[in-house]
Amino acid sequence: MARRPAGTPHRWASNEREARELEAAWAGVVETETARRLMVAGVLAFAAKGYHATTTRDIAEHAGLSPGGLYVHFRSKEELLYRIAVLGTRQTLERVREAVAEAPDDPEARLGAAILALVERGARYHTTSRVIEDELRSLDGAHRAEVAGLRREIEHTVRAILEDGVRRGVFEVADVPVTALAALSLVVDVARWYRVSGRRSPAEVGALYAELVGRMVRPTS
Amino acid sequence: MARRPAGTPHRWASNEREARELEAAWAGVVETETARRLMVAGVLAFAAKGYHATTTRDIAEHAGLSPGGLYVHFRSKEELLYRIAVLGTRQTLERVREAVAEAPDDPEARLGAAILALVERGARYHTTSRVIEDELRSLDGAHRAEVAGLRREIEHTVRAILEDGVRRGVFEVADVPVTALAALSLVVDVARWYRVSGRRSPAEVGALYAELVGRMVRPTS
DNA sequence: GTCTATAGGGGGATAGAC
DNA sequence: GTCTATCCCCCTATAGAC
Repeated sequence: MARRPAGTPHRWASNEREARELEAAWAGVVETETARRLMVAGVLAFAAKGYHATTTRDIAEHAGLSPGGLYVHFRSKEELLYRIAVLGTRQTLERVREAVAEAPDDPEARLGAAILALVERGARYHTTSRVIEDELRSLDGAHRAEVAGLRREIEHTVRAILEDGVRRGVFEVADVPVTALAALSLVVDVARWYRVSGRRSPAEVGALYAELVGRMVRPTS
Repeated sequence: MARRPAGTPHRWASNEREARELEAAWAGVVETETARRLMVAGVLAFAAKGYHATTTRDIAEHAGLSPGGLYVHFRSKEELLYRIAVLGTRQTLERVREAVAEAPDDPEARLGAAILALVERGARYHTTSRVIEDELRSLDGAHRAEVAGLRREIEHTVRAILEDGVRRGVFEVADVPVTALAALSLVVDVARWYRVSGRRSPAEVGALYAELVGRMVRPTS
């Protein structure tokens, strides 16, 4: 696959687990195997050095291609980033919608399900999540707007649950938009600090965070 | 000061208020006026385009210098970023310590004071805070380690308050380290979404956030 | 679809005059 | 301390053979 001589340690070995999970999550969604491999290589490289500090040679080499090989599959480096960002964000949106739809029709249960799903994903795919978060600004105007739109849908999903809970009288919230932002801050920032080597699994952090957010909105009596 | 022809709109006009506040906050701390102007220009440029996408020519021009003028005051572009990051982070640490020391000896009051101070600062200096947050990885190893050490001291300050509250029985927390991280996530992420044009002042967001964090740790009973 | 080779532009940092 | 001029490397993207 890659053209490194056997035994050469992989530059981004610490993320091999996430790379494998990405390969699985993106199989059948990205058009060719090589394009998918380039996108995974892009995630690892952007995470390690940032988009602008990463060269197309880095990415191509990691995917086992020659320097120019990337351009058969993507128009530009920016398009590669765009494809990563839009796919990752769309899958997150789908996941949170699914989690909410599967939960009982109850604001507390739905909020917990949404937070759990978002945190679990942010921890399990922390490398990908962080790249998308950090490199949104590196996207072209139209591409950035598209990804920002998907993010707003995620935000809207959470805010709608809060509004529903307030309306039904089961949540007590001083400022719904700010509280929704706060809940999303918790979720987003997991990708920054989460380490696979830490004490808590993604599901455990998700459960802890669902409880923290629950406390933020429950009536204090 | 700057050498733009009169009437030319400033490229980063939306941050002029923060630029002025930075000039004041960094007066007397940075050795020369020109070095300070370069650091402020660096903050604005890095915020707009990111560290790697910003050229030393951009920064120098904005500070009213010729292309090479930066190198009289800083050894490299990286050193300029380092000076920004270490100064901004140290001032944040000093501010939160001061706020905690001034609060009564009571975990709830101290936690509220710490969160209020951190959020207020993150909102008021959101451009600077965000640059430091986003560009930590662009620092050299030793520089990054130094700034990370200062950040850990901030984190430690918050965690110590949580531990104290649990010890005294006034806080009820399932996992102190994770809760401390969550509190800091809220604080850090304010810099990402805060807009001067928004409905809430830095102090108002600070008060709302202090209440949210208070709810996260107060006994539920 | 992949390769090798290279065009073409940009930008960090320095040299040397004032 | 600031300027102008420029070195020199690197990197994105393309051309053209296989």
